[in-house]
Amino acid sequence: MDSRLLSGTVDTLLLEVISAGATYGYSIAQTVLARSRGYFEITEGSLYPALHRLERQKYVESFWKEADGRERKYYKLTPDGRTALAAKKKEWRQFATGVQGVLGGADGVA
Amino acid sequence: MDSRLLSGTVDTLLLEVISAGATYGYSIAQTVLARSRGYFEITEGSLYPALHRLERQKYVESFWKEADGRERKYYKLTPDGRTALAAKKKEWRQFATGVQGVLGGADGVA
DNA sequence: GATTATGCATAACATGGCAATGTATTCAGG
DNA sequence: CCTGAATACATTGCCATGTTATGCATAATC
Repeated sequence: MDSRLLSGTVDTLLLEVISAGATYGYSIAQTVLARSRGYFEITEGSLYPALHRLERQKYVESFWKEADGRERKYYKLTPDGRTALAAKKKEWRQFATGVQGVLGGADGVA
Repeated sequence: MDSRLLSGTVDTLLLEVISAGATYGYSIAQTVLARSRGYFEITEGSLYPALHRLERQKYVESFWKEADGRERKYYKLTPDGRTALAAKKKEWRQFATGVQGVLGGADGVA
């Protein structure tokens, strides 16, 4: 896949996964991979910076927690994050509709 | 709109517009704007570099031509460009499906 | 005559995904 | 037991690409 396509979408995907309940980086990447049918391999180099970014923006909060004999850094959505996710999902739909309009046909309606 | 979303999609949009017949930069941008219902404002800073990029990749060929008392630089698709466009459109569909899979629901099928 | 639209182009800047690297633990196989 | 793979977090440097700003030129509009 052309990695450029993911630009600007990763944050939305991460927020969406986290919105289902507190979870941690590695698991988030696995979930995204599975739900995209193996299509989106979010590597560490984009995963962790993205999570830190979301935390700086106060869209998520992190806390270390032990589970299965392992220390993991969990992330949970903040109210701001929930608002941002809704906005981003809406933006995605508009974006996809726009692309569809250009690619789909001359009249803008696929 | 979050400009990051467009990253990696601009080339595809330009190729699609050019695929309908030789046309020039300014007009391409207007067409994309219209077909996306005013959503995608491809500014000069991304438009012209993108066109030059596509030409370097041999996806389009350019030629100056006078029309309406104006010199314009026209671009037309090459056979390679047509192949690339088809691949990019397919990639876009897979990408959109992937995002839908993550955003749409837990089972990956929206 | 000034502003807007048309038309091409480039430079500096910021963003963000990727590969590579580093560290550490757990678990399965030989 | 020991080696490798999977799990888990993190950072650095690279690179591609979109944006803003700037520059130049002509045509149309007010």
